Amino acid sequence: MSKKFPEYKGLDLPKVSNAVLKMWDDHDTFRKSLRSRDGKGEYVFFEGPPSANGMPGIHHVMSRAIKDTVCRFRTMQGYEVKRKAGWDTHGLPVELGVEKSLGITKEDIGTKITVDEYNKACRKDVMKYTDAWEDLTRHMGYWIDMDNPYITYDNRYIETLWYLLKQLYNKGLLYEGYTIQPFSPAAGTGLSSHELNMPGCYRDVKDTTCIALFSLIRNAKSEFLFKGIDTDGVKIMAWTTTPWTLPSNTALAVGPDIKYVRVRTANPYTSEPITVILAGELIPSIFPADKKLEYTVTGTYKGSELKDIDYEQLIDWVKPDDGAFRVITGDFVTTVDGTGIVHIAPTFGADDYRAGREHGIPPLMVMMSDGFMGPMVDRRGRMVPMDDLDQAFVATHVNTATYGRFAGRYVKNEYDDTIPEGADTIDVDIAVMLKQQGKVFRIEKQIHTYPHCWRTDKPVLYYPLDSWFIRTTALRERMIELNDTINWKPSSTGTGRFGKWLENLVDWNLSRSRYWGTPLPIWMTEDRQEEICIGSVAELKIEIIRSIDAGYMQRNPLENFVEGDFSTENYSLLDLHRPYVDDIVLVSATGRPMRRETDLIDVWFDSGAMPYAQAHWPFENKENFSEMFPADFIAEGVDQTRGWFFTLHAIATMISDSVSFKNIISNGLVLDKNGNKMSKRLGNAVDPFSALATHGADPLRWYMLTNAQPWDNLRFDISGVEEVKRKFFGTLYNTYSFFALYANVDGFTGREPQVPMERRPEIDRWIISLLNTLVKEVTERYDEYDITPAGRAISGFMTENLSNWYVRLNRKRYWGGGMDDDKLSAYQTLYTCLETVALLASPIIPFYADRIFTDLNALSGRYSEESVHLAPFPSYDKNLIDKDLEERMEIAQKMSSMILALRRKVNIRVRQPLAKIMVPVTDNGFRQRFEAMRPLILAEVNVKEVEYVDDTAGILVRRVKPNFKLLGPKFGKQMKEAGAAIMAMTQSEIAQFERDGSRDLLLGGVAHTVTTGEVEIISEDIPGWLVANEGKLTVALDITVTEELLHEGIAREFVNRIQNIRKESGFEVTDKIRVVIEDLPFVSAAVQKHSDYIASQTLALEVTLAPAAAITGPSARETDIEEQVVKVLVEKV
RNA sequence: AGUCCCAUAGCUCAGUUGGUUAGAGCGCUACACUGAUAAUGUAGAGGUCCCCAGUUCAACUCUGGGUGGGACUACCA
Repeated sequence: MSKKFPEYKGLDLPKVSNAVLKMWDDHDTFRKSLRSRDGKGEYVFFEGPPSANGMPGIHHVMSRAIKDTVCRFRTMQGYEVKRKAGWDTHGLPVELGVEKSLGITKEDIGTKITVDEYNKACRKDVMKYTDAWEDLTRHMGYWIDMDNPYITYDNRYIETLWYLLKQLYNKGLLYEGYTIQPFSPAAGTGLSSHELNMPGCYRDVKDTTCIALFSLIRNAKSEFLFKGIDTDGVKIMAWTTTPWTLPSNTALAVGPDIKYVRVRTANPYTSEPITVILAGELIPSIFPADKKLEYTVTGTYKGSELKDIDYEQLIDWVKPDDGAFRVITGDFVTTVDGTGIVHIAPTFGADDYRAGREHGIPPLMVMMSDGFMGPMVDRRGRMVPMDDLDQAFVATHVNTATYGRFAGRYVKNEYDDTIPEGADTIDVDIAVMLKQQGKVFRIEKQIHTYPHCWRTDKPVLYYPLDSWFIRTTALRERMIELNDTINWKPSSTGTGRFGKWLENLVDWNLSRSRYWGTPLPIWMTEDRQEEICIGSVAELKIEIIRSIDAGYMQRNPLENFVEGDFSTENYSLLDLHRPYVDDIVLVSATGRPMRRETDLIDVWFDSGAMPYAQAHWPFENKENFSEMFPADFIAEGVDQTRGWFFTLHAIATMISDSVSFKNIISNGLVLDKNGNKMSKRLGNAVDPFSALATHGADPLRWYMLTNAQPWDNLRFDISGVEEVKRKFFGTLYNTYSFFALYANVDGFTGREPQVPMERRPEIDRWIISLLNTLVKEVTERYDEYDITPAGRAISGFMTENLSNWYVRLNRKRYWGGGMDDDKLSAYQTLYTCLETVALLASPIIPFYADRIFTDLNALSGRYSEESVHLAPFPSYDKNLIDKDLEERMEIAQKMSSMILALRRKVNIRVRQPLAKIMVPVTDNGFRQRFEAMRPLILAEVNVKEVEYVDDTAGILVRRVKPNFKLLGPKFGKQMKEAGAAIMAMTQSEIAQFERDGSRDLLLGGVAHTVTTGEVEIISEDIPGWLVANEGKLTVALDITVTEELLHEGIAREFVNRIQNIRKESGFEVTDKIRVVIEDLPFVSAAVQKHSDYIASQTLALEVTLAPAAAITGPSARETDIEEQVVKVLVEKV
């Protein structure tokens, strides 16, 4: 054991980090921390798996700092906090990355490259940045078990997913359906919303739009609309930007509360008089003044009145099922553009599809030659060619005369490279056709934004696609109930963003038509009548055996798999990915072959199922699962609200009827210093590796966690990190260095018996009191997952109270020889503060805190633990908290600062002693408090005495201030008047008021009594004195410098100058010297009188005066005293 | 479009059930200190507390409506 506290030449935090990392490695500290103390048991934490195929960014440091801080804190509290790392390995970003690096597209998979090769590439690619991630994790000090991570592509992981899916299947929560999804005909694939949100996907395009006229059918329901018209029928106007969807129209939607009008006007193309219906609000946009269209409003209706009215099919190409061509109502209808009436084509719009379902409107479908029903546009983006239609269907449902000319046409010219640029689109042709038929009111080119496929650059269609869904809507109420029990930080994310999301929940579309992901474990017969959902590898093996018996498979790919053996070797004998699972053909109950649905599942299911899958539950860990679920705590960015947070919650609710996590911090984004989102493209992304290397992990963590609440967006500015380094770490370092320097000189070890608290000086008890207050506050804040205020409290204590006040005021106690109780108390007090700060701050700044802790502890041996992270979190002793003392010290601090300000005002330096200050005291309590602080204040401001002034002498100028909080409710509306009356009191009235304890105010002729308890009386001024006041405190300074004071001041100036010369000359602190000062009239008396004082302060054996001529040689200096040049000689003896 | 967050000094942020002089740090300017010195202190300048309306004796604080920035979800005639 070293005999001294280590001293350092400078603060090099990256170096500290590396040394501490090595120490952790050498001692296996992380693993040692994974245990439960004091019977505290488990504290469960879930790590959200990052995808290792992208480089980590600075925002990962943010969320991981939060996680690490909480986990370290709970560990110190005695909990066992297991932390299993995880990797998200499936999904689109991986596939896209691979396709890019291989230079292929999705269409090439299965042709240019086999699925097997492709998936092997994905498996390899997904871990390509693992090293970088592990490096970041290590260097930022994030403690997590990276040796045994869960990996979502692992067969055991997938097996749990299959088990969960089968549970859902058995509960009837997994079903097949179809929805309208973005689809790229050019790429032949559906697109995820993520793909649609890629930059540049939404582009302005010029499309042909038209306002179509739908003729109403006159019958009992619509008769009221026909009353009093003089035209041939009534038409509804509906606007569309995609005329190619008009042939698929099966309904029109109106807003139930929107006002509609009946208007008589003329068809601009045929001049035929017509009567039309549209939203009243939109008349100005449909009949703009400059177009000079005549129109007359002939009726007004509410949207709800138009419900269920029938109309004629606009374009008679294909006959739909019964129930089409009706007016329906929908909340989504607005009057911001168009006509206030929305054309509904359930096969080509999400809203349309939903509205159609709700109102029982059939979609317009055609039967293909293979017998399947489909939308009127095929997957290549063409109006289905005649030859592809079922001929019987054509005979009964298709108007070949009208449709023939359009069959086979692409709905967007971009889909066919042979169509010349600028050629008419089908939209134009349809519009022209309608014009000829008098069924259109206006045709216009219009620019609007439309999504494009990011890969082919061609427009996207909204298209009905088959999908498997999880019926999350069935559990909606339960999810909302359970969510109410979760402690969200910030709470608004839980009730707001997440709560609202749950309320508006739709079923979870699970299907992805990709290759690299968890396969859907459902096998079906070709006619889709029989199906099976597989829930484990063992089950699959049995089904394969049955299939072999039935002759559908030759050999069993799982033949060597041993059920119940969960070793890596056993699970390496198989691969549950495509294409292997696709090769498995199972046999149905009736003996027919069943093939797997080719879909993969949404990767969000992978990550949301991690509480189960990381444990390979229920195959393993079935008994102790309650120790692993649910999580006490998780944390990720707020962007995970609808991602990971939701899937965790949804799966836990459906599988376990439980929350998945009890406490959650959702942090905001990390923006650049100008508040812009960081992106590689803009070049404003901060590289976490260089930031860590330059500044060290601790300042980065401290900055990120204390600069702003984690859920506010952080404007990341590296100069903020530097500031933190200077301010907080610099102070901490300086304070430790100061301590170590003198402790080593004095041989203080920290093992000395503690000086009892009651025998320590007031100022020691004060800082100890503050320290205990700090421990209390920090513990409470950490407990509430409020890291930011905890860190700020530590920083405030450290810089303001400990360094700037306690150390500064007590420096002298550490100097000089010998070790008495006072000095020992000073050391012990400072030691305790440093040690406690290290413990409190260690969850946030694990490296430097451990360095300070181990440096202190190595000598003192106060803790048996070898690292701060293994030590128990400090507890506070409420007996050591003395609020009155804290208040007293506050008075002292304020008073000192006020007096120093006064000195500054009249330019009297602190070295110049002054005779006295005057302090008004009108109550005894204050006097006692001040008296206790008197020596401290006087020393700090270099004043010799204090005089208390009570008002008996009548020299204080006093002021009364109303206490609005007390008087407000009493006076109500008269408060303003009362306040003015109170403040208008004269000095004698105030004196009288104080003697009586109450006073009557006359307000509006009524007397009201005000007591002294309801006001604040302060002594504001002492006429003739230099006075400062702040709040209730007032102090006056006697600025008369007598000759005697001046001499003392001059003596001090000399001490200062001589000290400087000693230092410049490179003398040791212990060198003895000889001093000769030039004998000038204004210094001689001062020097003679105070020569002993000067000598004692500067370790001079003698201090003499001599004429200037005698002061020569290399040791002679000139210095300024009171703006005059004085020659001084300082020599070592 | 919906939901949510944010808006206080040049910058980053505090501001505790509404109470009358709105604070801190950084930066700037000036001064002081000089046995913590690659440190420290004091002071000064710097604010329409985003805007408007309401509630109230009293609004930075509460309510409503805007504006601006950001996020997520959705994408619609």
